[in-house]
Amino acid sequence: MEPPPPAPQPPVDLAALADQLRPAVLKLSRHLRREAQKVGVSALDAQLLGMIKLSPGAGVSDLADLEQMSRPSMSAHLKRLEAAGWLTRQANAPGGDKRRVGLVLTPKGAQALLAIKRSRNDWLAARLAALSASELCALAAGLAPLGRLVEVKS
Amino acid sequence: MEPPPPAPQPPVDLAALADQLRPAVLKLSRHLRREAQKVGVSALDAQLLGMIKLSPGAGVSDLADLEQMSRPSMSAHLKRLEAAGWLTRQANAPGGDKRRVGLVLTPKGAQALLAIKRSRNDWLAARLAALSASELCALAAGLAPLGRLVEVKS
DNA sequence: GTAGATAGTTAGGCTTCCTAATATGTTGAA
DNA sequence: TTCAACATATTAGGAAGCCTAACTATCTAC
Repeated sequence: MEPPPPAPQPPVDLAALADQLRPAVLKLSRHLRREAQKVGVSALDAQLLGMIKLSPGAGVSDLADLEQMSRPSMSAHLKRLEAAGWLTRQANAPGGDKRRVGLVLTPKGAQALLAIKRSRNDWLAARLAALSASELCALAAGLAPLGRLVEVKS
Repeated sequence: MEPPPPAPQPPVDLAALADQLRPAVLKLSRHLRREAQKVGVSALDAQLLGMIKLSPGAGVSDLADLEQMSRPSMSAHLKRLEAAGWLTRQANAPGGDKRRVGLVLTPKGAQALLAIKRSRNDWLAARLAALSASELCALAAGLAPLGRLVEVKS
């Protein structure tokens, strides 16, 4: 008879959580951008290369959706990566859609990706190394829900 | 005699953790920026107002350090907030340093801050509301170490 | 075929952030 | 006291990243 209680637990103050999460994320992303600039390759670039490596032939829209970014923005990033010689636009697959571009890594791009990953002694990893094991566990555990926050809605 | 082992636990793959954290943070900050633009007040603005409210008389450098941002960047933000009529530069305190500016909220600024906080039914809180209680707990627990990542070194 | 959806690009603009240089004020040591 | 070194803040100029609107080319369905 009684309606289900809104939440079994005291419902965790969402606003407070948001107010803690927001500044941390903003500061962290500032740092990431700054560090990336020193290195010359942005975190996004590395990620895009990785994504293309994993699913070669992906299109601009696919990547834009995955990264939750506008198509023009993604297009510009890819243009830059192509100009760097790190990826190419594949001729359309047989029976293919002539509108689509099939993005694939060049050997140079694959090499660049490896180099980036190898030099992942970067700022973030260094900062992580300063945390205790239990802190790292907590962080790792919190990562899944964090990921869900930015999940693509199906 | 034996040297202390590098880590009692298998040392949590820092690189893997970083590779998970980075994209989540980047995506989230993109979302935050996009949403903030719709509303017209950036998350940083709100935060600055809050910081000034808590410690009136703070200087540009203080805030820049807290937010871990260059002084010119902070200066520009504050200029914008001042132009909006949300804060003023106090005349120097008695016996004060004439270089420093003492930042204080105007009544209008305090009001704006309240309005912003009240309308914290924003995107992030909404997204958080979609998580389960246990996910929220995990997220909340992970927040402390996340904060430590961007902590100011003393 | 032709209307509408889809893939991608171009054009133009905004925000946020940075470094380098400058103006002004403070302090300490010769 | 006077001047060099330092600190605070701003101005100037520029780069990165993102967006919307508008356009081209292609595809699908009627």
